[in-house]
Amino acid sequence: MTTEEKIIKAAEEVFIEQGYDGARMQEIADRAEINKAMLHYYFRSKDMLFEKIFEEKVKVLFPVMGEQMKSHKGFIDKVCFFIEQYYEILTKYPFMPFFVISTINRKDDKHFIEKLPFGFIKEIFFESFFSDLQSGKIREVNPFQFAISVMGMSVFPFLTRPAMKKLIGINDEQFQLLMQQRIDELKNYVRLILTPTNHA
Amino acid sequence: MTTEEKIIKAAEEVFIEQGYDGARMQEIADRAEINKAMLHYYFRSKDMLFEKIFEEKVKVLFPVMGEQMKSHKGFIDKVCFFIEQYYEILTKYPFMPFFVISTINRKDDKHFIEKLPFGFIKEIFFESFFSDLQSGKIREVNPFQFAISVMGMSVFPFLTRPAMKKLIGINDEQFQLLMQQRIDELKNYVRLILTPTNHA
DNA sequence: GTCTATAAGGCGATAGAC
DNA sequence: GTCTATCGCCTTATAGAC
Repeated sequence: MTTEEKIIKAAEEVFIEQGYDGARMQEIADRAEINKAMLHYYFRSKDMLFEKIFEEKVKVLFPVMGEQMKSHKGFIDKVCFFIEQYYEILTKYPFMPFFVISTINRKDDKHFIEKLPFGFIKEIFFESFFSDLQSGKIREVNPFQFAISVMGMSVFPFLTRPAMKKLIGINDEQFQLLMQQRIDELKNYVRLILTPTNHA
Repeated sequence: MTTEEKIIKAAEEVFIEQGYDGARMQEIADRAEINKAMLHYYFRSKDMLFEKIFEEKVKVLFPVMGEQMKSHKGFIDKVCFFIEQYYEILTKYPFMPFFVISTINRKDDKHFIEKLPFGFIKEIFFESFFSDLQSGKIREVNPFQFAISVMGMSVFPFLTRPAMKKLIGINDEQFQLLMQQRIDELKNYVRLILTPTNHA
């Protein structure tokens, strides 16, 4: 493992757990088991190191999801697949939602927003929505509000993880189990919302 | 307006917008139009000032909601009322979700979690749920997962507000309009999820 | 490339005059 | 109570030896 790789791994951990403001270069150096000066030798500044980490890590959030979603035919199937995939990723990186939220809420530095890979939503999500809507396979809802809702339901428990753990007294393992159960629950909600009522 | 009130007002703004780590005592003093030394004269330290603000402001999130919810009879009515009330509060304090989330995610300082007023949920929400479930008025879902979902759908757009504003190119006014429309959309989702299917 | 030492500035907090 | 001036620490960043 090269020094650069060690730095990136350590910086990921610290930035993701503590956000930009809370992160300390010293702590990154400690976790990478190198000297603090090396951080600047490789990445010049805290800002540039953060930029690097953000770009690399955010790609992870929406990996090949776009491609895979195309293979799921109906809109409901696509949404259910999204929920499944999302929980797999979030279980692996439970701090990511807070990392992204705290970054895009940072004052005077909104350029990070443009790095969020949301292209696949417009291309695949909305296209499929209107197609299934026309053929009567799904109920007419507001696709934009619906998309926010699905993301909100998926991400929210990970943002409130510390509170949930403390309030209902569970550990990481039990939290993970709850999230596993949550997948089917959310898929059920999606079907109940989108399946048209039978006008018999 | 007394000096203490001016400080509290300024501190609210700065802490809520920037979180604890991002907030600067100097900026709070500037906005209060007083001297930095006065902050320490009135509140001793940044920690103690933050504590004061958090306690006061978090109460606002769940004001008399508990009492008012009792007057709404059915579970679905209660949830719809919650959504309405929540959006009214969040429109007034759009930064609050990020403030709370960033606080409870702070390292080594989980005691803030205990100050969140969630008592009314257990008392009113769950009680009403099981009552309506038994009488067949609502479908059987997981009440815990459902509660998280409703909160997630409600809060999430406010957490991603900077991103939404930039990505779809809207201003504060237009965002507020979107959120106003969202109330009915969410209430509709709730009804679709909870209304039992007719087994005719 | 890697280290030690240190610069330079920002920040929370305090002393002390009024 | 309110101010100015300043302390002392922490943090990012760099200089310079090896």
